[in-house]
Amino acid sequence: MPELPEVEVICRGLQNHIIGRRIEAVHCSGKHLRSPVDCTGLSDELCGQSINSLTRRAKYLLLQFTGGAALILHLGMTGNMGIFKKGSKTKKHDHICWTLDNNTELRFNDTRRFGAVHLFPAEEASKGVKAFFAKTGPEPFSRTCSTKYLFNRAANKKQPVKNFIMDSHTIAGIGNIYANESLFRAGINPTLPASSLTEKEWKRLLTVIRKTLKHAIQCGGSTISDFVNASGDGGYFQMNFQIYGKNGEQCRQCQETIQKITIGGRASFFCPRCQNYVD
DNA sequence: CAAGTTACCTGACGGC
DNA sequence: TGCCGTCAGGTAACTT
Repeated sequence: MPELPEVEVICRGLQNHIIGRRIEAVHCSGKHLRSPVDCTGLSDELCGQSINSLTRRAKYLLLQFTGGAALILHLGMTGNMGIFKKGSKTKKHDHICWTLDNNTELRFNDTRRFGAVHLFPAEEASKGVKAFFAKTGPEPFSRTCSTKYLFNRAANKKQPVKNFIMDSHTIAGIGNIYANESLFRAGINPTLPASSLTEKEWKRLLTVIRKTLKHAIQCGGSTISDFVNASGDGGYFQMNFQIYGKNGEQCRQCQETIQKITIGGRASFFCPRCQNYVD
């Protein structure tokens, strides 16, 4: 489900509901996510603490608590976070539930359990969080993420440009949907070696990535199967997909038939004309 | 070291 | 109806 725009939408949607709230209790399903969940640790560290901030970094959510502890959450492929009335009916695959001090509950739901939760106790939180993101690439909207940075980093990389921009160590937050969409909108073939793009092309691609992500955030993200924000509403950026999932359909720009191929094991869509496919 | 492959998990869908 | 294979928004640990 969640790439940068979806995580950003969840983050913004939750902020008003949880910032300043105190954790009263933590309950877990007992099932492991990508790794086992330390429910006792979560409970011991967080109960009685209030939430100071909720921010997004890459596709992660970062919660910081008054006592200094921090929590990093990843939503995997199918994860979501929502606010519910205390004691209301839970859903299948609710795995972690934080009871808040205003008769509500923050719940983490994740069907496929590819999500993750990392707890950083107060003493080691700032160091731990820093180390956690040490290898994470820059945010696409940051100044660090410049045309020059991408161009230089792509030098000598034979890897397809699509994989290159989906690598979180290179640039944060771009997953399969927005990689496909951005490359189409920039008129760049996804299979091209990253090193083959000119500086001018990197400039165009970066501009388009930013524009696409921003637009998607404004649309409330993309809802493919069941993505909903904190209020339970789906996003509608999927209405704006130009290329993702459109194999066999006509290109919106030139009427050529959109092709589907596999790059790096992931479904990839492109227009052979607009994206100048070179075999 | 870079790049490709596999594993983690559930559910939806199409073919038979 | 149901069984089976395939595929799905991500990431990291493997292998080559």
